[in-house]
Amino acid sequence: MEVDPATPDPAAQHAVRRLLLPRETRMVSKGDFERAWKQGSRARGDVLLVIASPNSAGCARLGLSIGKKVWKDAVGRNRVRRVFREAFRMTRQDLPAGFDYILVAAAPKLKPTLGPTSRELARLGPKAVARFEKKRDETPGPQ
RNA sequence: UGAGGAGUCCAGGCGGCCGCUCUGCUGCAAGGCAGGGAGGAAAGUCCGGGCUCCACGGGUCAAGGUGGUUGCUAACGGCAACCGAUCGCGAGAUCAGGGAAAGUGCCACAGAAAACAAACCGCCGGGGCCGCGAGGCCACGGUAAGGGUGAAACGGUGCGGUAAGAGCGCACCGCGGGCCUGGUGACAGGUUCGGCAGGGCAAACCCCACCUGGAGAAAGACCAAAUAGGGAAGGCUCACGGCGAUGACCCGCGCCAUGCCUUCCGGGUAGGUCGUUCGAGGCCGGCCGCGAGGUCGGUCCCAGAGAAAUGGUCGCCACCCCUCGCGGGGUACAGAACCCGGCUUACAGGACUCCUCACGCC
RNA sequence: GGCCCCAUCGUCUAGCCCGGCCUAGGACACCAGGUUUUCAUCCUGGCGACAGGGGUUCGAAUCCCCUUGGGGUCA
Repeated sequence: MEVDPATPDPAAQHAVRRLLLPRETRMVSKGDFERAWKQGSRARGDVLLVIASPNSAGCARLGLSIGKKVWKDAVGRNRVRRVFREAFRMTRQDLPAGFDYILVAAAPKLKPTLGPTSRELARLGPKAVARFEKKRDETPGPQ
């Protein structure tokens, strides 16, 4: 479960360091989500609940979970999901690599804006990772 | 000018920067370039089809749906035109709009009576009794005009008629049957006969006519780790029977428990690929049809994701609201998940066409 | 994405199939009053609902249609 420094970030390979969000930086499989929900560490803010869980991809990956309790109609959920996605795109370079981040809306009827969401993600992401490292140090499992 | 009716359409526009996804081209690769990228309802899932799998030989009976006529359509519970009823001065609108003389059932309360008809208060006749009298009482008979009840009481109004009345007679209206005419038809018009045939409810059971096999893309097809080990086919043995088929049953049909022998290797989870977007397709024009629509020619390729793209941000303009102004705020309902034809529901604001009524002027 | 159910006082329910006797019944809860020295128990009374909108019918909680809100199920 260690982050392999030999595995480069796909997005970081660009000649110009633009803020891309290719497919490799998103959580895809059902198993990854279940592991994160089960073992990940959480950090909660005003608009976001961040769940961090280590992965073997060597980069920071995004997972979104916008339930029907946030907005009952699909338009409202899409709005929340897109703002979260954009915030992750802008902030991804500053987050610890080698972790999956599931973003959950912190409150129902949420109307997020890009700036505060990005700032909160930049604060909560490292916090959740730090919590995970602490938990792993305290209970050294077989791994 | 004002008030209103019907229908069709749009769903803010342009630009900069940063992203996502699909297709094509290019490149050893990283990548680059070009093009496409939510809706009229994508929604509810109320109908109808395509498509896929299962069942598929016949019969009987269910169950469900539809309900004026003629058309349109792949089909429909949709649409068009027409007919009828009701509403509106009108343009028009609404209608699950077959059958109650096949049968069953229900019609609370009130009322004499709620459906083979009968008669509470009455009205009338002659008779008997009482009373000086006006009149009252009793039984019998005639009657259903009037009263009252109700949502609904065995045609309505008027005149004649009568003891009082009554389609008893007459006129008009309504109704029913026959015939004629027009129409493909629903039906309409005319004519003649009948004095009235005897309430409502079938979105109560039901009858009639017509329609419907079951499931649904999580349908289904293919590739295929790890792990676990098994499965399939044929033959023999054997009978009372049992089992199976997507509404039920019957006939017909198919299969076989157990044991033994022989032959073969397949099934399938995680995951992946296909199904998956060229289609009852869009646009333009000609012709046919009152119309829904049909047909011919040209032209275009116009979302295809998959923990799920179609976005974020900034500027200018347009419209609306607040404000003296500077300025500020707002721009609906709503997000594809196999596709299509409809219906229904939600919706800021706006554009266009046709029509009706009232008033004024020429 | 598909399919299938449900909705009645604050809560659990009866009535719906077969419409009227429904001003919708019962239990628990709540509020008064009584009993008791007080509390509990018990007795009496009260408050309180047909999810919303149309239609059929003389009449709808009940029949039909639409909407809304819950729930189940299929990988």
